[in-house]
Amino acid sequence: MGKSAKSSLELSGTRAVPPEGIAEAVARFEDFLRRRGFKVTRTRLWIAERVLKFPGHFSAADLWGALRDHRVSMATIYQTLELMEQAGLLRRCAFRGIGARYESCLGREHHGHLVCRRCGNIVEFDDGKVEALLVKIAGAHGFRLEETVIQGIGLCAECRRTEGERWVPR
Amino acid sequence: MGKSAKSSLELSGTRAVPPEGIAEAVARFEDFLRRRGFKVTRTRLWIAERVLKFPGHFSAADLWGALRDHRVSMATIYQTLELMEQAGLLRRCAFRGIGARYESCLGREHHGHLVCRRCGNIVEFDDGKVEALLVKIAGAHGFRLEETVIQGIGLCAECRRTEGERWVPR
DNA sequence: CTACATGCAAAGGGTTTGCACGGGG
DNA sequence: CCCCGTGCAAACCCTTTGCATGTAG
Repeated sequence: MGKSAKSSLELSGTRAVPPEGIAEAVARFEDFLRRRGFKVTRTRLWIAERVLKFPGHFSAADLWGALRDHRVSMATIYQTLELMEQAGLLRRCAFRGIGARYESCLGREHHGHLVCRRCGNIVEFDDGKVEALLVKIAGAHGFRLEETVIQGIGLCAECRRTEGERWVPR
Repeated sequence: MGKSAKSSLELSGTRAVPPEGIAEAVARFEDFLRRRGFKVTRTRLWIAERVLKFPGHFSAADLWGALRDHRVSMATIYQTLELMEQAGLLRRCAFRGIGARYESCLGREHHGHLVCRRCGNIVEFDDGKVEALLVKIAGAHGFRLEETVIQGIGLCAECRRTEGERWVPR
């Protein structure tokens, strides 16, 4: 599942971000780096720019592949993804069975994911109300909420029909 | 963080399950195994019983440690955890940074987790309303919802005060 | 008796680290 | 110039797999 689904993580509701949006976000990233005392390197900017161009979810390996002309190492990829996450430009999502996936925060309000456990596809949904509830709950527990993970695991419409053949291919 | 937090995954809202509840659940597991054509082995019953005794979250390694007298292998642990999950007696939870954690479904209605990204502690909260919303959303997308993941990541009350020392210890 | 379950050890995949070189401030 | 950032490869952790033996049905 993991392997074949890797490149088929299609989403509903993804949208490309216009170039000016990307440029602005990269500038924000530079800003973040300087303010934190990190160096602004060409590698980091390559990565940031490429990350922001992904319309949907991507893996570290996807990003590495998309940057192969620049011969960026995985170590650097992961380090920079972490920085971008701290800068608030990126979200990391963990889905069952597959490795971490990332998504740019650009042009994406908070949303949840419906993950099909059979075909691996991910459908995004608007979760304004869900998140509002979470904020209230977190507050009641003295928690400062920084990030929410809202997922529904199950079968997508398509897989519901062809289901029952096997539950896990082992 | 992972290592030192591993044994401090204390929860609010955990509760031990009375023996009769455990016995009944083990019986349900046996039933599940037979109906699916799996064999009812003593190893599987040891594991099931021990799993159901955990009051909170535990890792595969925790379970292995708790069963060391029985010399159960990790391979079997993982296989049986998967079976228990299919039997609906167990939930697997993925939290950022640490490996998978499991929790028995016994005596636990659906709930969400507030995870402190600093100390690793997990606070459970009742998420009846959140889940109801998710069910509606999933339905609207043609999804059959089988499981929900509802997490808030942030700082717990305690860490909010002592925060700002380091954001990541590396 | 037969096929599935088990323990052991070894492999696997994604992520992180150690090291010496290169480049930003 | 000095130190951080980088690529490379090796290490790492958790989880899964292959194989010979054990055991439920």
